[in-house]
Amino acid sequence: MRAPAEPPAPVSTCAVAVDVAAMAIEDGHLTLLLVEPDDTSQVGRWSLPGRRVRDDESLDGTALRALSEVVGVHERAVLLEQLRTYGAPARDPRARVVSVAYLALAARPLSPSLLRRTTVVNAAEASTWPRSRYAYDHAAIVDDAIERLRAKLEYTSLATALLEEPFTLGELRSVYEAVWGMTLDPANFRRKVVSTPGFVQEAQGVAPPGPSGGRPARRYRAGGATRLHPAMLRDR
Amino acid sequence: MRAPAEPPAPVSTCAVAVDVAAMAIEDGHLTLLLVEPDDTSQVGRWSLPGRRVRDDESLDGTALRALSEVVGVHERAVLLEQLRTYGAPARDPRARVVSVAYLALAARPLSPSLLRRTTVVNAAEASTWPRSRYAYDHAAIVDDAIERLRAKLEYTSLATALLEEPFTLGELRSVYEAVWGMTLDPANFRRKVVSTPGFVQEAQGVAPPGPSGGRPARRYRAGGATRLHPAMLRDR
DNA sequence: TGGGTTAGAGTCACATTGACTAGAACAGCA
DNA sequence: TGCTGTTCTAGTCAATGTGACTCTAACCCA
Repeated sequence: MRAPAEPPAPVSTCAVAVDVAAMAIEDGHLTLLLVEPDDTSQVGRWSLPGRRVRDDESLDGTALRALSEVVGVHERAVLLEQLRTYGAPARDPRARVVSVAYLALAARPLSPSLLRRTTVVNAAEASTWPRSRYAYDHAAIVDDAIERLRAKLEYTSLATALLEEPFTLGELRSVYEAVWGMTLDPANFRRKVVSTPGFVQEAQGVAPPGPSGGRPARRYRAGGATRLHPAMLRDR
Repeated sequence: MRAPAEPPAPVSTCAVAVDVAAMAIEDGHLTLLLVEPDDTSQVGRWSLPGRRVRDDESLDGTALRALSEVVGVHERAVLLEQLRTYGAPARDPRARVVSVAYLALAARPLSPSLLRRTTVVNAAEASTWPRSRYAYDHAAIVDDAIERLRAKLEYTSLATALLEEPFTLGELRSVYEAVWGMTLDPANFRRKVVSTPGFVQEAQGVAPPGPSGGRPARRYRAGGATRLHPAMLRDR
């Protein structure tokens, strides 16, 4: 298409922010951290923790700051990954804000900060909420974050980021079950994981059984691979 | 990690831009469109076509404008998809610019505009260039764009966006071969494509053979599916 | 000691895949 | 017209991967 003759449009600078969808596994469920926005036009709604990008700060740095200011997780146990960028002109009623959304995966349950009104909710339930319970377009960001995580569990080793090392294959399986919302056959799961090169490697010792008993499980830690070949495909 | 006490840092607004990696198939090769930047600090380098985001413009809108101003492709034959956002503080020496990169897939070979110095290059070769041949961090964007396209060909129907409809399965196969840089068995490729629900649907008539002869091929068009189940996996 | 539970190894039928063969339907040429 | 070369399309077959399942090991608790 030929470029039409355009009127001279003003090119302004817009605010750039980072919003973080922080997720973790807790009691066999995928959980999501939400905060109460300090924007008075958004009372009664929940939002993702977010911060404006500072002058000499990388986007990853802003994401880490947004996360560490609101949640008491240890930095090393969190994997940050850029999700996508949301920039609809009217997504923030106050001003034009372009927001780079991040996915943050914590190895331990999320412990909300006391400095701010926060809540940790079941992610699967949160994605069924009416959009009006979210501030701005954060309902869409939450949906995209969950969908991205579900998809990436198939062909990357992202699931190991949701566990502390060392872990058992039963714990790794429970991550998949929590994120995908389905049960998986333990024996077949084990066969696939150990036969996928670089997914996990054996660690020392065994883990004691849970309160319901059972044989002690071998310990594993993440292998070097980030992409899985073959992938851990779920069929629908 | 606890948030450390931070000095009051100035929160400025930064410029937001969109850069587009426009790709197409030409003579069995994946090609990429590059332009000469008008930034005098970047002489002798190539960059992706980009534009600043305007006040009341969506990011997708900016991407479409960046593309249509520089290339003579018909708007309807281009698929735009957000790639990721690049925001390192010093990525542009003139000012802080956060750039949202887009992938643009054209169904027809790219025809550079006469309004600006542009070039169409072999994408596989372009990813081997020294980074100094690119302006800013555009070498990284090009790498990411090609890698994303290669990956998405596996589990989405994106390949059909690189073809005009109707197309033959031989043409579809040549898209995969061009992007992946490998040859595929025609019979096995056909079996996988037609057995993947929603990938393609039969169209009317047949396509005449090429100059080297051969049996006429059935025509197909894209099916409704965007995600492929099962995926078109390549093994390495 | 026995029943319940989880880990881990193994079996078997079935589906998918890669490599390959073969025929169909064209072009070009002698 | 016959021959060769090409591409498309349909098969075959062996190897591999997968889902469902069984079985044993090793723990818990009562």
